[in-house]
Amino acid sequence: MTIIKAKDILRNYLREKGLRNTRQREVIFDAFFSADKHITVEGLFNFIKRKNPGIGYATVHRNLTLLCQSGLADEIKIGTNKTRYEPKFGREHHDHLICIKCGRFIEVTDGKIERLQDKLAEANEFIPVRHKLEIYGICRDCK
Amino acid sequence: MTIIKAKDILRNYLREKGLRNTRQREVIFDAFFSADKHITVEGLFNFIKRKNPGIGYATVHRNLTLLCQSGLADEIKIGTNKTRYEPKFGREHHDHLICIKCGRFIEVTDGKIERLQDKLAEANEFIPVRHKLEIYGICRDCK
DNA sequence: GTTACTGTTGATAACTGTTATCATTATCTG
DNA sequence: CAGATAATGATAACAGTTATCAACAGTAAC
Repeated sequence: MTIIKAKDILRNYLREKGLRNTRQREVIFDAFFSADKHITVEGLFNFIKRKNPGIGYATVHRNLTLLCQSGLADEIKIGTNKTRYEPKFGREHHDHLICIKCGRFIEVTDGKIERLQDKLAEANEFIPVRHKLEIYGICRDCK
Repeated sequence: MTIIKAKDILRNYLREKGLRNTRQREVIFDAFFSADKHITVEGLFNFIKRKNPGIGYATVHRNLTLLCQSGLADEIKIGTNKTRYEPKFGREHHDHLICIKCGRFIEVTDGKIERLQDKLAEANEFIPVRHKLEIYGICRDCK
């Protein structure tokens, strides 16, 4: 999915919900999709401030929440650290390997694990909706 | 493992680290292992206060941290909610199914998933240390 | 374009959970 | 028992998030 397409999704979402497409939303949207993955509100706020000093922290936060609601971003909450946000583009779900030395995130997927998770849930008469798998350890560069 | 045994482990840990075995520690220890699993600091604090009104919140918090360090408890951090603590007794690692309606925690283990996780890490030249798997969904009683 | 409606913004206060501070008290060792 | 120092309890500080609210701005109807 391209960024253009993602923007359409957002516009549709806004229209559907009776929300407005403001200048700030456009700025935040563009910045979010060009900035680092796994960025924090603070990180994105600082990134945007360089070219748009007038923008408010709360506005960045609110719009990241909005992007999550529209399905274009995901929240990643690790421990009690700051929440991070990653662009989604309707991509496949993925999990994370998290380096406990450098903090790096590695995205991974494993269909077998996913299927076993569903089985595990089923065995407990539990309807799985979403899941979170985080493997903490030492990444290649930190060995 | 019995609670008596767990108490021995704590005593040994304290001795090793040059820490002291206070009246409050005993109270918190006993309360923690007789209270609900997956309890919060606040929950345990309130539980203890009934019979020991003099005890401080910070003391409960500090000693739960201590129990984690000694290997007798585990922290469970879900989203940005309050940290919960569960007794460990050197038990096998387990994951959680978490009901998004009633908040119930169901403990589960799956050796196959664990092994696949290790493989997945290995495939990324990553040394796994610990992991967290949480499956959110609807439990039997909330269907 | 103008108007009216109401969603949005930006600055900041409030809030929540966690952690630090520090004077006082209690434990442990010799 | 005495000295050293860890622990306690009350509360302040802190961090991240969310709420508040007056001013502003997008949208749709005319």
